[in-house]
Amino acid sequence: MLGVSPSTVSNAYNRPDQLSPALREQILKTAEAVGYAGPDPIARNLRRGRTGALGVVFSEPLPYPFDDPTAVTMLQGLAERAADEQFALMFVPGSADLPAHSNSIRGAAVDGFILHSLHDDDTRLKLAIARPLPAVVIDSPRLTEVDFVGIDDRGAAAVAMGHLLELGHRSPAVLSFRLTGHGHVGLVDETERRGATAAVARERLAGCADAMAEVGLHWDEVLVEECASSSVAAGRVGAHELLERAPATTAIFAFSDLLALGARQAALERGLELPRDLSIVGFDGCAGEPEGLTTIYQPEHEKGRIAAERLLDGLGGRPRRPVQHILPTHLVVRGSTTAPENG
Amino acid sequence: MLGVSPSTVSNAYNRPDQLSPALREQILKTAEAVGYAGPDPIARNLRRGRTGALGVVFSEPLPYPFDDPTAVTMLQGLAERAADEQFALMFVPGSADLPAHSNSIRGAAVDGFILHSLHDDDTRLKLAIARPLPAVVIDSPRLTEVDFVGIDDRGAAAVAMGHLLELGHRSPAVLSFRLTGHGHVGLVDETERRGATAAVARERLAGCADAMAEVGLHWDEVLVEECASSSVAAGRVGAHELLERAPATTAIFAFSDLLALGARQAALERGLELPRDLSIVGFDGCAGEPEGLTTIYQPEHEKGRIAAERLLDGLGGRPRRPVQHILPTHLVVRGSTTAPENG
DNA sequence: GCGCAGTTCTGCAACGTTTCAGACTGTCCG
DNA sequence: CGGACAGTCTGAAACGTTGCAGAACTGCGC
Repeated sequence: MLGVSPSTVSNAYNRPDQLSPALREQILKTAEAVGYAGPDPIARNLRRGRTGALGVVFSEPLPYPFDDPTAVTMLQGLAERAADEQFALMFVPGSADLPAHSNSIRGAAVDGFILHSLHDDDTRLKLAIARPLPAVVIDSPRLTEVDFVGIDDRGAAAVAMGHLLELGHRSPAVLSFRLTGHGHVGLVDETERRGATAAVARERLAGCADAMAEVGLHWDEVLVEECASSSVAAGRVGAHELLERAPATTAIFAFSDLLALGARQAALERGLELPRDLSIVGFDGCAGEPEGLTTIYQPEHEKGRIAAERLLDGLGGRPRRPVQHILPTHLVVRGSTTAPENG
Repeated sequence: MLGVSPSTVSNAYNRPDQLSPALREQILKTAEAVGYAGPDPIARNLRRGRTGALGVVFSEPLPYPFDDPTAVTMLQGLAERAADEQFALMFVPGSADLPAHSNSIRGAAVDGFILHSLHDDDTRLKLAIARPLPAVVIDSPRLTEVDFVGIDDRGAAAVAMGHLLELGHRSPAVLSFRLTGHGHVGLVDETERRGATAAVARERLAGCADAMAEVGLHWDEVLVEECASSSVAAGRVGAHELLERAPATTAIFAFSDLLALGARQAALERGLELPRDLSIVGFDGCAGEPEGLTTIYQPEHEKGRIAAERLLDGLGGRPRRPVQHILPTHLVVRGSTTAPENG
């Protein structure tokens, strides 16, 4: 407009080969003089039909996932892959009980969604899937309409529980994170176990039941403690309640390493000697190494990477049949489990 | 278009009071039938001139900041305030040595930028400031053109160093995180100290020098170890090198609690008794509480909250004079510091 | 019956880009 | 000397909204 042209300016920024270096130079110089900072990204997005951002939806509101090494590791895989393609990560605000007419998901200017470990009844699931965008679910829930990346939680839990049973423990207890979005905290009965909206926890409990049935023991006699979150602090509180209620407990299967570490802390506070008096199995394999914690390893970094891969791949446009990526897990036996004393 | 109208549909979604409930209901129903998921956010953004996202730029590439409790705490304050206003957080990809013509910052569809702890020569600084958008710098660098939220690093460091000197330590050593983006790791001389592009580290070193000068000691005799990052692991390595080089060291001022914890670990590994043989002061006050670590507390959560506040406030449009928010810090004396034995 | 107010709906314009097809210039080759 | 071709640049159209001014309709009171 100042010098000469309208859409040539666009080329000056985006296609240097489409115009003479001299003119390009002049345009950029003039632009700076006038205070024009380059093409407006919003308009560019509209024109191109792309935003260059991947929406990330977590079960918990924003900063909390960062306290969980599991989520951080997953995020690492996700971020690396996204950064490779120059994609930004957009953390969408809002929680599970979002009103259905909310704009938070519907109005998010992203090219696709990563839905991480949501509860079955999370409103945001439906909202995200309704968008004409690709989406990838990580961990839960497993839906037929969308790509899925996760593990065989039921099988993995059965392995963990089986490990304890094999050692000779007759009634291991379970330390779980939240089963539902609004549930209480404390010991949970069979109804609550089956009614869990957190598919990961539900599946793992089923796996525990499988393992118990395998050796002919009663699942409904196993104590399951629902902790407030997947954290050392919550695990400590939960384990205390558990051990208060059933002091004879010889083994605990914690659904995360953080919970396991909390359980270990509680056990020590109660004067127990580990692992002699109490065997502990964790889950995740993030915090495990230096702690000598027996745990189930799951490839969180891979989850993030594959989810990003899958989402980026889906950006092409043509819809493809949803794929379920089930990643392998394995039991890592370290020092925190042993046979019961009287076993 | 199907039933009746063009822009009435817009009202159906955004202004329910502008049309009869009956028609609205019908529009929404038809929309669902046709697979229309509501107004396209990208076009809406263009029209409104708003994206509803705040861009966050970290010094390190994406997942690493999440390993730092300091950054996570800051993020918590930021996220809470942003969520209050329904703003998303967009983590912009790219690192300090981004080419100047990169689209990563220039093309980010956001309403403003949070620039966290960048080095003086970080390309993204200029790119972000060139955008006609509000921006808030946290921690560093302190620029006159932009809002700033941070602390008096120089003064706080002088207090920490002064604390050690007051206890009688004659030549405390310093454990710092990176001074430059590409620098080496190890002991640094005076030239490197002054040439630090990480303003936070530079200021703190100046504060240390102030404290030394105050009691008439020579700053250039103080050993400064540059660690690879602000982490326990890097602190441990750095402290080992420091103590190997100068076994007589009686006190260490670490620029973060993580580094301090690493130093403590290294000291224990070398058979030192704490705090008798080695006093340690940390910085941040995040990891401090349960560890009995003497530290400088700084309000990270507040930083995030105020930065968000300031940024949201700047969205109004009319440019305002940049403000510098300097938050208070204070020394928290716990068990990790004491007078030197022969002092 | 007429103006007035209120409700409900519509059309126009504009947000700022990028893509695409072409216009124009000049060069090279037959 | 004409035509093909490469190199530069331009104009029109479209991306899908929303704000605004106003049109159409409905009552209501006088």
